[in-house]
Amino acid sequence: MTRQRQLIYKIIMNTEGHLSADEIFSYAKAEMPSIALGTVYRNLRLMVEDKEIRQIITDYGPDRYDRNMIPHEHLHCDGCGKLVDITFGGLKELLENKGEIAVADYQLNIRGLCPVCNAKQKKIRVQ
Amino acid sequence: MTRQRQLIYKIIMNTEGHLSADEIFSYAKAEMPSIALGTVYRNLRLMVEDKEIRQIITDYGPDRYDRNMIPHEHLHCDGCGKLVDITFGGLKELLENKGEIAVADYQLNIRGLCPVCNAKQKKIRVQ
DNA sequence: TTTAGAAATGAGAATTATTCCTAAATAGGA
DNA sequence: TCCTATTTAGGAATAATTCTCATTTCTAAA
Repeated sequence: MTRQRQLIYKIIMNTEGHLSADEIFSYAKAEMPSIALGTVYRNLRLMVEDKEIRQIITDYGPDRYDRNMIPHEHLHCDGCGKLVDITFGGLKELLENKGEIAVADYQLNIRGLCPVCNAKQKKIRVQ
Repeated sequence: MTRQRQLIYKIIMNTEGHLSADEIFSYAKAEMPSIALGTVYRNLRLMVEDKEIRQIITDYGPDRYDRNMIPHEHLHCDGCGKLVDITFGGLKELLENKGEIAVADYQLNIRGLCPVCNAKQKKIRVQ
């Protein structure tokens, strides 16, 4: 546990959203100007391996890192553009039973409308 | 519809598995040595946009391209290392109902054991 | 404390995957 | 056939990430 790693960990834990390596690097540099981007990447990888944080791969930019280790899904909203957490329990068990497979981990990325934008859309349709 | 695009399309349609852009480029080059990698990438993007083929993003290498447009999931097997198709119908509707969202598209990547390796594993445990 | 060895860092080069640029080639309709 | 808009080949550029390695920092034994 180096000062660098502590700082990176703290930044992720104090942030609600989903940070990219570069964003984490920027925040870290503000507190420790000497920190290197490679150090951020290396520690992020180690933290993901140690299951301290979660890595979110997307099809529209850099990977993002999430403090929330509870299995959950990610929705990239076409309405507001945000990357939104969707909690949807029991998916692992559902997959294992239906697919006759063993699930070590999974990642579900949805593109569509988040609850807020979806509600707005329905309203518009009804009007 | 250029000769290049026809060739790329044919390669994907004649292949069961999941090809990377580079693999497609290799196969295409065998038939048309002058073809360029950029042409492969451009046409793959266009085909994905036109929903002729499906793009699979993964966390362990380049994107892969799949002729199978029926919604299905991908399992990266820890046992045999293969990228396996898992058919698991009705997930879109399940997500929309439970999450109060609109699903335009989704991608579910599972890491674990495929049906074959999972069956083997169970056998070992029982013995 | 020193000090030896191990581990981690900083800085930047290297790699990987992909997209962009541009002059030349080509498709396909008149 | 001719014209023009589109596409291509080839290579440069970009973005994200990993690697390399000399230097620094940590650890724990002397």
